[in-house]
Amino acid sequence: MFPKLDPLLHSELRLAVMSILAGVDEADFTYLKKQTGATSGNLSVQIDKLAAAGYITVEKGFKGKMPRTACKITPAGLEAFRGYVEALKEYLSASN
Amino acid sequence: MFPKLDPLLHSELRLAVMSILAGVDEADFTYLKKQTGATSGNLSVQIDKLAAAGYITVEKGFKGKMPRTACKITPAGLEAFRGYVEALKEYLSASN
DNA sequence: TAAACAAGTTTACATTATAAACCAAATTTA
DNA sequence: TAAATTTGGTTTATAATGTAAACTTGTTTA
Repeated sequence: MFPKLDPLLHSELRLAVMSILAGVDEADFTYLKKQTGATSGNLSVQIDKLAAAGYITVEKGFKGKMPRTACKITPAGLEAFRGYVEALKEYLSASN
Repeated sequence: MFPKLDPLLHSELRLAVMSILAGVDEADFTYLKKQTGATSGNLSVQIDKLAAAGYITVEKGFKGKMPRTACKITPAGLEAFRGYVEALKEYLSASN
């Protein structure tokens, strides 16, 4: 009845990040920070976890002279995200 | 863009419990345990938290000679649940 | 060149979730 | 009727998590 929710996605900030990345080609650290309102520290940690799980890829480069970190969702990440959404629906609709 | 998710509801087990309670008049401990597949300890703790927040009421009595704990969602709990669902939708639909 | 800023990372702490151990009463079994 | 099992939980201990604060490295500005 209640499917297990992927703990990696069941986190406010990581879910927000994945939700953003699911809709764009790529997004850099600063953009994600602005959109989510997260602190740099928290965002950095959560991005690491998503990357470690293979849900996103992280590319470090430079934009002019300033460092820039670009994040992109992977196929596995997209699939996990969709699965999470489906699972959640089971929870939210149980009351019907 | 991303509303804060009520941390009390953003928990797999508590969400399952609330989801069940949102759909029935009341449910007892054993029923909740069966439906969620949770361990007694975990369920006991999470029920306490929901009760402490005023999201549910817990009534202890007896069914014959055996103890029985009945849980019921409160109006505040129902409102919080609905609010959580709405907030979640913002997350899940951000990619559109 | 000193101060402020940008873009992160590391670390430390507090909160949470969860399972394991425990308990009391009732019921079943030998 | 004594022992074992089941029911219906609670308490406690531990591991995992989330988060903020402090720090780092390099750049821009006054």
